[in-house]
Amino acid sequence: MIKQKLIAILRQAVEDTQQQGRLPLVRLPEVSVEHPQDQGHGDYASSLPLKLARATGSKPLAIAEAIAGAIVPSPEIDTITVAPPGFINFTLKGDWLARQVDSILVADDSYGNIDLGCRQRVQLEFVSANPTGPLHIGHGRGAVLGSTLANVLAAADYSVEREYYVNDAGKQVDAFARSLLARYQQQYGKADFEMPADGYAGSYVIDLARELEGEKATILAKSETSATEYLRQLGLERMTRQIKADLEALGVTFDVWFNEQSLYDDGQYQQALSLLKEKGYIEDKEGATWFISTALGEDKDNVVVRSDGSATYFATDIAYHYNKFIERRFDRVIDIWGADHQGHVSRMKAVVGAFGIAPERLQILISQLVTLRRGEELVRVSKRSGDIITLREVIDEVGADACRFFFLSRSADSQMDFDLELAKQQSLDNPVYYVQYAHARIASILRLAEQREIDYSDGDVSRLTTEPELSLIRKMLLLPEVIEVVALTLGPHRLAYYAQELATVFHGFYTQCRVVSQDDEQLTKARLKLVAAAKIVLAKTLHLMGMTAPETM
RNA sequence: GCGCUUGUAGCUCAAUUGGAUAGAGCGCAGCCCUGCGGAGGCUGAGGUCGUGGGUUCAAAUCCCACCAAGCGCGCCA
Repeated sequence: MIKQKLIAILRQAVEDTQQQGRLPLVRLPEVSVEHPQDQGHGDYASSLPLKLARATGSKPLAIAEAIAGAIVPSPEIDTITVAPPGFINFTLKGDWLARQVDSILVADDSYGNIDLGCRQRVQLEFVSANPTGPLHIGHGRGAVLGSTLANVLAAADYSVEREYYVNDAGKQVDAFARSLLARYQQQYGKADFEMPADGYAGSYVIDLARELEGEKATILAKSETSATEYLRQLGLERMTRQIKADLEALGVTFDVWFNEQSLYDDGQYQQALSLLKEKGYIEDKEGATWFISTALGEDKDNVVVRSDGSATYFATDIAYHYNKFIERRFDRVIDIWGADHQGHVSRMKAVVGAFGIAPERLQILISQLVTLRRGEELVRVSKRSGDIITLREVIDEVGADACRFFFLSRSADSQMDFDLELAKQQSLDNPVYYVQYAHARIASILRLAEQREIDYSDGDVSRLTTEPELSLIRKMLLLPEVIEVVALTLGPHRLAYYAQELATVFHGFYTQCRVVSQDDEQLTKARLKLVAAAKIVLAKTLHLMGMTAPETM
């Protein structure tokens, strides 16, 4: 990555300056370069002299000049200038930029990959919706965030495992099973069978009961208890299958589907609580068992085992994270939760700390609320009360690509309106088509070249010298940096912005530069190489976002 | 009341985590098709960065207070 190279060059220059005695031997702040907003300032800039000014007591401009003077020439750098109040600006060489086209073509779909993660094992747990109902739009946001992050982390050389935690053991599942029995009875047995007060009122429960018509003989013959148990298994199985299918429709798959129940079956639940007890964080009081989170700086303690002996959701989550860190030994764990779990974040980190694991190894991403809108009409989504617009309906209506892009065009921690009208518009209003259109356009150019039997494999990229061409290359070179920043900040929305910028620069190039031309065969070949490289970068970006890169539209 | 998140152009959102004149898309006012896909390109107008203090060479970004919105503060998940 050119950015890293520049940083290394800068660091070397500072050391040389110090050794020559032209700069005091002070501890270096983190050496960094950034992209100036103003193109006139060059491709990269560093404010290092400004940061060194205080520690050294000299004028930033003088420091900048000393460092700039010590930079040894390199094939990448064209000019180095010093600008007030103390910036060092770098401009890249045009012929070096042009040569990167060949590098991208060689790298092909591995272009953009970086070695940030050093094969560290990262677990990404996301969606993990209760298998008591269909997924809604909020789950979709988590699913898209998670799967995109997984793609990016993998491209950044992390060893990634995607996991869905299936809550198949809690009270919610009981309520679901009892609701299902009620609907079943109402349908095929006693019409006046009452829905439980804490039941799931959604019509999908009725649909599910109808789907199980063939089981009538079995179910109606059972006692209420065993019928509930039977429906619990059956309902769980059906719901999980449906959730899996809905996620696949959105292009989201998992490596592991982890069952909550297994935490009990494998003894992890007991082990985790024993460990905390051993460390003095578990106490019995008021008839229940508590996790003493106040001992770790939390506002209040939390119940782990209810007075009736049953485990809370928090207790199994403790066991689950014990499993992640102690049992499976992940280097890092990233959980993606909905905004309604906000309050759970700090105590979960406290738990991890109590295990003796550095809490930073657990990162929790909160995805804020999504409100669904159809033009003016606002629709709030809630699983327990009545009918909902499911994720599946949204995917079917607007398409998986548009759905994914929409979720990715906002950062996770800002609330968003998902406007169905807008997302499905196949027009200028919809950036999805703009980006994919750029890819299809390139594909079309390459088809033309093929038709005319132009072999551009020997194209000479040094013919790429004009501003639109070099701008396109500059933008393509940003992909590794985007991957890096997304991996570091866990903010995949930057990909969506990058995709749009890349498409914009390409369209600009396209209108200014004829690619396949009769009058200059060499230039045609060079430009074919350029667009072929642009296609690789665009496709890579789309694929990281889990979207398709269409050849035609 | 306490905690977390958010507040930036008419609208929807960015801002490389403290850098130079705060940027995109849509919308608005105009302009560009005898060429590879016009689902495109170009120009312009539009900003007290919620408010008020503070920190420093430099603040949308960090600190404090306040205002507004959302979420949470269960022996629900």
